[in-house]
Amino acid sequence: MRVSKLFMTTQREIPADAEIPSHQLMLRSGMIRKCASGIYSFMPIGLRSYKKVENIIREEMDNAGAQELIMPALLTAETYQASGRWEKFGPEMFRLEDRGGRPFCLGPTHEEPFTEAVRDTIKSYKQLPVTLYQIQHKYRDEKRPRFGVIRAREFVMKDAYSFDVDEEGLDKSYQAMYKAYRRIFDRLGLDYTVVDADSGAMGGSGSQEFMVKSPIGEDAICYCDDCGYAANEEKAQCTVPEKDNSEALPMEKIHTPDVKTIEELMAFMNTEPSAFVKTIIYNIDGKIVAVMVRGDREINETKLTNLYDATELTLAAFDDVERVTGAKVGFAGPIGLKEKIEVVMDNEVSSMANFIVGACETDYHFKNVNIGRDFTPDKIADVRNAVEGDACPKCGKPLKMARGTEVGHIFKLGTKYSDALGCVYLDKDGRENTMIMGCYGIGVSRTLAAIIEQNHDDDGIKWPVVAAPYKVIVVPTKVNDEENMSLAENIYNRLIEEGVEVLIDDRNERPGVKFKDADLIGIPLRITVGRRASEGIVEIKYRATGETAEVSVEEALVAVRNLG
RNA sequence: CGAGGUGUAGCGCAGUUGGUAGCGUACGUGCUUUGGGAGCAUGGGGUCGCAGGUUCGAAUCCUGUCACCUCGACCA
Repeated sequence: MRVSKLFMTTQREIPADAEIPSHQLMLRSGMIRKCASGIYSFMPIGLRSYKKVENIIREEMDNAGAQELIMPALLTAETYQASGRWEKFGPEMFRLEDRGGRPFCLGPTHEEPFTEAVRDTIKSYKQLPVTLYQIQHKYRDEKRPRFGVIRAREFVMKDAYSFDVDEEGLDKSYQAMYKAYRRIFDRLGLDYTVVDADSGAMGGSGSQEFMVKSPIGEDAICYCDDCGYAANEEKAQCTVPEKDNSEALPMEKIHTPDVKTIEELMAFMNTEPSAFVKTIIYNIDGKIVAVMVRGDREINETKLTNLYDATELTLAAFDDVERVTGAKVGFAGPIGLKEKIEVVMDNEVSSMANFIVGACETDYHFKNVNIGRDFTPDKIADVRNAVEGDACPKCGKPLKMARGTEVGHIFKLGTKYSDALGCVYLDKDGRENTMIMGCYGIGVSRTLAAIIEQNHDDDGIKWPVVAAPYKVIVVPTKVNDEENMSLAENIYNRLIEEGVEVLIDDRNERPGVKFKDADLIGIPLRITVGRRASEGIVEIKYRATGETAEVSVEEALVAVRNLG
């Protein structure tokens, strides 16, 4: 390809609304253009890199025995109604109507249509197992799209679904996907961690996330250096500490005027935040619930959502808090609630004794509160975030924390969807059984951004060879010099004959401009045809290392072949 | 959803007390340049987000609306 003909424009300046390197560089290098918040078009060189990633995924999925197909992105409401997800997805789903007013949506994920397709196609155990996948645009009306294609509203996802006769079969299908995923991310040269994810309310027996380590990652990961345990912060289990068997002291009501925050309360009472239990009032699908965690902990809304199998979970409005507690915000507690609401207590609190809570009365707290004697919670569950230093749920050693971006997720689904949609098969004995499912996703466009996050410098992208839009760029420094230009053309043509993806920067620009652009778009190897063109000597420069050498044309061609 | 902010040329930004729009860059042309985003000259490109209103006159003031961005989703 000739750069003079390439549909591309690079930008010298950093676009004002891009925060992170991958987003800035994708815009500056002309890979993508924004159409609306969280919606991007891919321009030719962006698409080429995107396709590299897509093809690696496709190859490894095919190698693992999965079969590719493609489902509609535009789906009827009925598709999601049988599983209950038409309601459950809530405002994240892009919904629309056809001319007859019939409800449709743009698919956010495709368990249902795949399950239907298998249900309608497969009748016998002889046809199982089967793993199907597609690489397709997905639509989610994110609350807050950000970081370019990392959190977008339209994005490309590879989603796969396995169907097996039993758990043992599911284990095999799942392992095949696990191995395929490792090969994919290994081939892409990503620095990633596989993290155990709790399968939560979805049931099933396992789930793992592939996290690319990155300081700008949206997910926090907990991990244990000792036993190798690793989990998403949202999913990391918190162990129940040893019970505090201190003798229960008499409960006291304490006047705490103008003490609103934990800090003020601790200063006032001269105690640690861990001696306090805060009670937070939530609105869970319209139901008001009180949630109790230790004063220095964070409530994990994912765990709470799973506990209630909820769709919408928000902090309760101030009005609700004041009505339910009969006090100003800041004095909620489990004792003396004015309305009968459910009280959820975190596991950790169950081992505490003689703690402090809000008194459900403005300017008062209770001291020396004890479970059972002073109040009884309706539910006891793990509803807090794990923190650095927590005991590892596997080996008990202290956990560490890091950040990452989720690029892949594999999940043993079980029979949630096959049950709901009647996806069954006949076994050897002619009996009907429900298929056991797994689902496996990779964010393709997001992976592309993750590669850039891990492969860039101040000058631009440093594409790994496998994901580069072109492997080589030939840069003649003087296009008006016949000797210079004809040597460059010669090298260009020979590389094309060898089937190498190559650019020639035939623009009548100054060398500096061409070098800057080559660096920005991140072509792995540059062949500069310059001063010593008449001697048949060119310069090669590797983008990744900055290494340069003056070599003969033949040696340059060898360097290209060795790129891999 | 809450709070704040911004909408003016492809991109980055100015625009004063209201008087009919500018700078840098990018783009076109010419000449000089040619190994790390050149210089000079010249030119094209804007319903100032949109809709109302005030005014002789609005990018500027008022109202509404839309879009986009950031922070927060959290401690009771």
